[in-house]
Amino acid sequence: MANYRPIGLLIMEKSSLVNPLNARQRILDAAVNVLAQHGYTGAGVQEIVDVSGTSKGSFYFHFSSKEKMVMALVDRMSEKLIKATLKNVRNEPTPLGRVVTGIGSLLSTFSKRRKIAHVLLINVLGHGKSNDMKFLPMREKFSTFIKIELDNAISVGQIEPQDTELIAHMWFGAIYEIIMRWLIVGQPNPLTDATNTLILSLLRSVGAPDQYLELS
Amino acid sequence: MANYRPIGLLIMEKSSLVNPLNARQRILDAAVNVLAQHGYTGAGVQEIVDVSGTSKGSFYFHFSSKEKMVMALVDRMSEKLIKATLKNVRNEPTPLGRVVTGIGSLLSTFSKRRKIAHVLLINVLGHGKSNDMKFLPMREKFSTFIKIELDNAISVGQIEPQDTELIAHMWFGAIYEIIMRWLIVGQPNPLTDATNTLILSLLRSVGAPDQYLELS
Amino acid sequence: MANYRPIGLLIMEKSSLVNPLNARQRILDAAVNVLAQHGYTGAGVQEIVDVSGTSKGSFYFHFSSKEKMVMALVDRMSEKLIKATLKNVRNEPTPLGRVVTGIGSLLSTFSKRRKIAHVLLINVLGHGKSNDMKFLPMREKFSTFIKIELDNAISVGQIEPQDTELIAHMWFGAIYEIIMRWLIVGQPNPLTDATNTLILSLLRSVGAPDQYLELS
Amino acid sequence: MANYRPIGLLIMEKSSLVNPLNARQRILDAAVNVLAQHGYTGAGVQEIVDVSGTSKGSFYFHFSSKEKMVMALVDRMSEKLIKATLKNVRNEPTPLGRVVTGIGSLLSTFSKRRKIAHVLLINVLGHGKSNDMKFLPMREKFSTFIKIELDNAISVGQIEPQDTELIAHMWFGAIYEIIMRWLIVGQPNPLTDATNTLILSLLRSVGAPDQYLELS
DNA sequence: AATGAATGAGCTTTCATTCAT
DNA sequence: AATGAATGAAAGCTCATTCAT
Repeated sequence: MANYRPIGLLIMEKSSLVNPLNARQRILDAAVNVLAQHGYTGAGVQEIVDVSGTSKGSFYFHFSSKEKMVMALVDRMSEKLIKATLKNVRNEPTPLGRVVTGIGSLLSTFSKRRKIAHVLLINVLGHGKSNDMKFLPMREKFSTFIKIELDNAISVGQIEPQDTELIAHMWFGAIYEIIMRWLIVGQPNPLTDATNTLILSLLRSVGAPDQYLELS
Repeated sequence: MANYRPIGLLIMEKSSLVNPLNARQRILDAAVNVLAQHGYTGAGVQEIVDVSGTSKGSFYFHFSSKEKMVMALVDRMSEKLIKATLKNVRNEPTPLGRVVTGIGSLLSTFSKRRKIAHVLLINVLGHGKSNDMKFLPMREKFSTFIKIELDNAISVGQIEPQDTELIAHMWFGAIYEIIMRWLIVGQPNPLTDATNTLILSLLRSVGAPDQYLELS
Repeated sequence: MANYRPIGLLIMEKSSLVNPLNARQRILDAAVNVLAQHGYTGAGVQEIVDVSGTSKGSFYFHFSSKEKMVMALVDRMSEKLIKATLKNVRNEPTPLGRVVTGIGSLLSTFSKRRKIAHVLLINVLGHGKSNDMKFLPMREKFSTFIKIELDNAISVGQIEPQDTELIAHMWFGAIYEIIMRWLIVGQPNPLTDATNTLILSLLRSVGAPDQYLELS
Repeated sequence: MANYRPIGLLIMEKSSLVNPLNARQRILDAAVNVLAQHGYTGAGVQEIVDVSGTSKGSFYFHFSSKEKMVMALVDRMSEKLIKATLKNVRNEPTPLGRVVTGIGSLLSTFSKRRKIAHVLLINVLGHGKSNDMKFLPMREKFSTFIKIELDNAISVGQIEPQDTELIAHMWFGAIYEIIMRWLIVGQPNPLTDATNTLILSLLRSVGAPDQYLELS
């Protein structure tokens, strides 16, 4: 029960006082915190259930294993993140406009939710015995989003033809690294201070026209 | 003792008959292989000493902990790597020429030494209970190298003044991501296929003059 | 609810629509199958209620513990078995005739109901923390039946006086072992192939007269 | 360390006082006691190492799993038992003489070592999720010994030809049951009181000649 | 310097049982 | 009567570290 703080406690009905949210949700919520603090290996099931105010039995009733639970968590978080990003991007008329807005949205979201960034980007990489990317759906999704818009930008003549796949990964890597540094060494603070330089540089890297650079 | 096979055993001096290399070295050598295969958490001290042909006692005689041993290994490897890179770069007359050569050298080295890339870039991230950068000296060293040369490029007028610290990290991130994909997904194969696009894009991102871009 | 399929659902009375058999019965039926397949320790309450189409709550409403449930099951099964055996034996005029028929009946029944044999003879032996005979009422009942008829055989002069208690247990052990081998090794197949040799040997072991041996 | 009692303590050297026997041996010794008391499932690794005065780490250093440890124990015990039995039997000139002596030897040994009988005959049957005979090497070995000597008895004309395989299993079952009853209900006491009746009955069951019966 | 048996806290996972509904 | 989410003690097993030799 330790440090679990339900929101809107006052307006809940009597029977909900003990278990304001269902156990599954509370476990996932607790897991974000514990994973952000200790990483995949360091996050013990015991600590997660202690923080969530549930029990090991409940944990394994709702999830078939610790790994599956983290996968569910990462999936949920990255899906939300991508959805929110795509929503913000919807009204932009041009491909480059959409990438730029998308990147800004990503930085802004992470800036507000440090722990989520931690879990999605750091803790679950290279855990345990496997080195695959099963915990990194966001990596693929965001890179693909960038690639598609760069391809569109080529189609509509915003930029010249080039290897968009490789460049999309470079862009993702550049963004990722900036977020990582913010997570680990705390700079820049706030993270969003990096937005302008980051976007300007990325646009230049694909030879976006000066006029576009000025507008952004 | 399993698969450790000293060469040229017969011509070694008496004291070396049992242990042709000193134990410390053999442990570090074995650790590269085991870490590359299983990651930090997955690499057991037992397996490392088995592969090295030494013993647990020897391991803890030479290193105070598994963590310290990996730090020593990563330090040694990243130092060698940076030294080799800087050496290749020495004869380049211009700052941008030096970064370009440095990046090419890095990709070329990793391309030939996959295991080293694994250990330096993947396995030691997000391991265990700590989330700091103690295992990533290369990150800092290579980013600093980039920053210094970008600053030099500004001084000599190759590029306009800009936030070189942030951009150096972006560059590192972009390079890192390309190497990571190569390690995990296997593309591009060989890794060095990415060199030209990568360098061209990076140079463009800092507004390097067209004439320089053509020359490279 | 998985694979439970009531037959003749449509003609059942109203109160039976949901649960064509009462839950207690369905749990016992499911338990036979699960115990035969996985043994006492391996048979989880969860699996039993899944197969029975009931619930944990129902299970513990009808039985105070898993152990008690298995005892009830074994009691029911062994009682039925003994009753069926005694019924088959009723018309035999001589004591030895009755034992012989009883043994034949037992082998024949088990041969047709492998699962019951499994539960009654194997799964409940040496389980968990207890080593007593609480799960083996059949052992006692069948041995007693043998002993009584051997005593009768002595009374009527079919065989010489001897330690019928010990011999009854020997007979039971011999029969039990043959059934066990059939269950585990699958031989003889069918089990009833063993009947003649088994009975002949047992009769000889108490010195039954040749004339009787020939008749049987 | 609990109830471990080394023998011959007084003549041991100083350094042996703490660990009079090696850990592997002490674990096996402790396991006999714990298995005899609680059965396979009920015997926890923790309890075994507590009783043995060792540790879980030591347990898993010497045995790769609890199952393997019990297999090693059962193998060792049954091998010793069979060896001792065969040795006692060596001087008997006739096949039937050898079986009779062997059975007597078995009963006599078990009579003196109740716990070994428990482990070999009861505790490891039907454990866990498997129903195979991996823990019952003695069953096979002793049955085979009986079969071979019965075959020999037929060869030398001591008994008539008959299904020795089936009969060997019957004999084993009869003997097993008598020992089981002694283990569980404590009768007959001592176990060896059963020897004469048991052997006489078994010999009769294969039609051994009266003269032989008298001699035994 | 080197050995490897020994340690024990820690891990993930299971499961008979309980209880609010 | 019935449900099934919740419980928590206990299970088998791992592994970095220690230490007598």
